[in-house]
Amino acid sequence: MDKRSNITLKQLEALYWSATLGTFALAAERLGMTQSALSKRIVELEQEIGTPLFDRSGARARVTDAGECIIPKAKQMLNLCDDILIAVRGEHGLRGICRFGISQLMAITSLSEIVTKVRVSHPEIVLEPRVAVTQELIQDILKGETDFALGPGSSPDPVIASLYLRSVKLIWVCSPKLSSGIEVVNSETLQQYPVISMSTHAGSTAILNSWATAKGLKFRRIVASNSPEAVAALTIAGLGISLLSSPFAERFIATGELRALPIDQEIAVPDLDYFLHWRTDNDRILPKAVRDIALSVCRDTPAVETNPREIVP
Amino acid sequence: MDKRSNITLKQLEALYWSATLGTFALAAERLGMTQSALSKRIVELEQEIGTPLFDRSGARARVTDAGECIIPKAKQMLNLCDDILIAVRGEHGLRGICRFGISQLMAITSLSEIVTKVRVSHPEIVLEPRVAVTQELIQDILKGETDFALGPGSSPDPVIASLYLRSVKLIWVCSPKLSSGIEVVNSETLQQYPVISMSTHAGSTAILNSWATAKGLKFRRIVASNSPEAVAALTIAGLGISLLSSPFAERFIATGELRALPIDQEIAVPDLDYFLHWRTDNDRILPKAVRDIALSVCRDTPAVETNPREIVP
DNA sequence: ACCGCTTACGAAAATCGTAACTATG
DNA sequence: CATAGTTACGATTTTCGTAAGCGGT
Repeated sequence: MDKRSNITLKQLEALYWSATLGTFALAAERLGMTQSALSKRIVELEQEIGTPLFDRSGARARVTDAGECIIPKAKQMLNLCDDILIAVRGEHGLRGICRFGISQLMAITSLSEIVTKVRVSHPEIVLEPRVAVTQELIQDILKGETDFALGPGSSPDPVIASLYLRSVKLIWVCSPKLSSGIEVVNSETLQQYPVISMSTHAGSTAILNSWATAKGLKFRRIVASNSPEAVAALTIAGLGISLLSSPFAERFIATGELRALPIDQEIAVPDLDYFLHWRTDNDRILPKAVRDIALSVCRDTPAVETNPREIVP
Repeated sequence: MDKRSNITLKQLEALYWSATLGTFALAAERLGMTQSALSKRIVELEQEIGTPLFDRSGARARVTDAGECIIPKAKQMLNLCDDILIAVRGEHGLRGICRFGISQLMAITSLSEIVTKVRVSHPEIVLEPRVAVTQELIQDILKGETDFALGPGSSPDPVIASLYLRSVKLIWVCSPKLSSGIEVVNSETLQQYPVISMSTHAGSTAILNSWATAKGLKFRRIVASNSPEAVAALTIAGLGISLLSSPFAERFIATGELRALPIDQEIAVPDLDYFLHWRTDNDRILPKAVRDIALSVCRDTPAVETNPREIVP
């Protein structure tokens, strides 16, 4: 008998995602199929090449050395597969799902433009944007659940690359109901009025905390929501003051629901820097294409300018 | 619905072989399946990428520009697939069929060593050596039916690379029954005794003809077989004299069935140069591995020596 | 009329999901 | 005991070969 290799691209894709996501279940979800089916695919591939690719002795399957060895090759093959579609049908040919994380603010300000541009240049790509706070954005990237993220903050993990996008001003706001008693934001104001902030996982909260400790300021946090919409609603209701990103707060200021509070120059809150984050080992073509569009949409400064805030490891 | 690419390695292999062999039927034979099934695979692939890969308007399917464009990528993917097997299981991992052409002489002198070495280092590879004469060897390579060939002569086709292996002496032989009347081979001998030669497609015949015209000699050809064994048998039977490669004739000389005839120095027959021939666009891993072994077995000179007779375009 | 490719259709094989089972922490 | 992975099995889908059909030389 003349047995050919019979390795399948689907098997290699299963390997690729199982390895990057670290879990069969996540990989199966990403590939739109059952754990069971994916498990069998991996077993098939292992039988095909005659070597175990995962070590199942522990709680979760860990990639073996043999697996690590062939993953880059599998990645290359998957990329070449995308290359073929691009070569034949142009950029429009790219087809598949791109999942990315995005902060609430970016979702409001830039998401529609990103989606529009992707729909124009890659009509066959399905986008799955997930709104979340900074820490979740980063973790989702690390777990491979998302291909990239648009959000503030950064990660010390060397596998994550971050590219500076723009700075956003943070402003203190409160309900007009409360505004009569507040002139400027200072230590006294913070003593007097409770602060409504986002959860500790959010980038703006990180700024808030580090700012307070740096300036030696104390404040009362009464709510920590994961949604800026919720924070805005609570602030509008007059429950306290909050530190919101300027573009986000603008909407409410324009309608008169919120009022911007001036702040002492000496205790100025630093700007919130937004970045494009992605895994350096994620060099698949499809996510890169979407990433590039997101970058072109969200990048404040012209691409030629070398920005010192780029922290690509 | 989230349709993924669904391009299959089998489809790409069908494309690859159909393109190189120029015919669906040949490709199907090479891949061990039916024309029908292969045709459908190609159609599947075309539907998958949304572009016709072959132009069926003519008598035979011709590769379109789109096809030419993706073939190198397909080739890369197939190679990476082989790479994976090699990476995981070492060189032993290579699996598949390697078909190559070989001249009768090489088949007698070197084939067993080639097969042995391949079996040792690549136990999973199935070899399909085909004995043929020079012109057929080259044509089989051009048609892609064989991956390489070991034989004399060369081809003007730029797609064929040829690497010098060794020189073989050609000697005139005859049956001992005739030897009484023959002392040396000269123009008189050639007038007197008929010449038994291989078919016009054989390398030794090419040498014989060019030698005769160069020296202004005439001879009577009475048989033109495609088998040196047949030529030897006829010569042993005493039907005439023949020009055989020295290593091949040795066996019969040793048994006394044939006798070597000295020849006038002035009309010496040039040596027959043997080459390893292959298509330069055949860079698949498996045939290259076998080719390298064949080269190491058959190459007379050490690999480090730069041989002026190498004619790799 | 031959050769090369496609289409039709029935049989065989592969793939997938539900669900039950096993093992780890 | 909750999470992660494997196994069993029936249903759907895919793949393949035989045989017939079609078009070009």
